[in-house]
Amino acid sequence: MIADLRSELRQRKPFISLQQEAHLNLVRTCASLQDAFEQLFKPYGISNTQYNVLRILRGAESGGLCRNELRDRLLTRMPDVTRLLDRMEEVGLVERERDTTDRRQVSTRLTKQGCRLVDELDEIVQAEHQRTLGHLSKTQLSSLIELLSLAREKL
Amino acid sequence: MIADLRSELRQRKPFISLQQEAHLNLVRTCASLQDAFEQLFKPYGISNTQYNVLRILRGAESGGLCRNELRDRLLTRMPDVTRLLDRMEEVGLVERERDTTDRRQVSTRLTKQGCRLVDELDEIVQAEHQRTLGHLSKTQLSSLIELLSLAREKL
DNA sequence: TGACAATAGGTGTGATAACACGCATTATCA
DNA sequence: TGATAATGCGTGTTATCACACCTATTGTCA
Repeated sequence: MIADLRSELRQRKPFISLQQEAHLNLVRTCASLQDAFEQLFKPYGISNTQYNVLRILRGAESGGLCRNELRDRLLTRMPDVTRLLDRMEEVGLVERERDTTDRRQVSTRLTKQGCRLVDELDEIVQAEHQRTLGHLSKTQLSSLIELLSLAREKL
Repeated sequence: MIADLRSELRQRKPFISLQQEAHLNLVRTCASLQDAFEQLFKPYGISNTQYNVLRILRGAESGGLCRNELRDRLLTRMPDVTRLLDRMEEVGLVERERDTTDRRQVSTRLTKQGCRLVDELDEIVQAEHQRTLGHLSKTQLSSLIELLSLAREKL
């Protein structure tokens, strides 16, 4: 039997709608997942968002991405990417260089150290994915992905 | 056709696993949903977390909840409930009173104003639930809820 | 009962997020 | 080509979060 959210949160009243129940389940699940990965990344001194940046920059190659392009590719809205990158630059994970053709743009790319870190984390991250969601079958995961994509349609 | 996350984020490489794809879909969907409600609550001067507190306190009745009980019922981990409640007290949404039997405890309950606000928001919140997730069928919503509950089993 | 641990809550402080605004560079078009 | 708008990024400031530590009260058990 699967524990439902209402008892998990000791909530007396039922949810006001199925949409609300889905919404709250989503928020709760996401928060727990993010917490798990936050703990995972803590020994490496990075946050979930910073790992996300590392992952995106590694996938981009091609001499890095400019701030706005990076911002648009982030999973979560992040209005202050500048100082997020400032902090990552300070600890040597990324480096920035002003574009020569359009001097407004500053392209950010991984340093060797940043590259090494994100590569090193691959195994650990995948193990955590396995630990947190590995008990779901392929069918269930695919179904979840499809429903979530569908849910985002009006967002 | 449903747009998948990879193209949504202009990601070149495929996901490293189905678990990761599900995880990232979850985070993305949740962030978008939370953003929508953040905008919704902004005119009323409260955050998602504060609305969550209002909702919980209304559901609790019985003279309020103490800080730790409230913390445990929150959807998301929140290490500093004290000052969250400080802020809500300052604008008159909640009030606190030290318990007479166990003087360590401080029970928090809604003020009339807080009560009025959360009641007033019901309609607006439900409309937003409808707008954001109303295009999913009952079967799809139930299926999503079930999969999310299942996903939380190892968290 | 008295020492000690456990519990509930608050506080100090630094890190991060959010928002508005400002500066430099480039694009647009009369 | 020159005025104006648009774009890309940075900065100042306030609010909020996160963590460690502190105080007061209660529970436990020799």
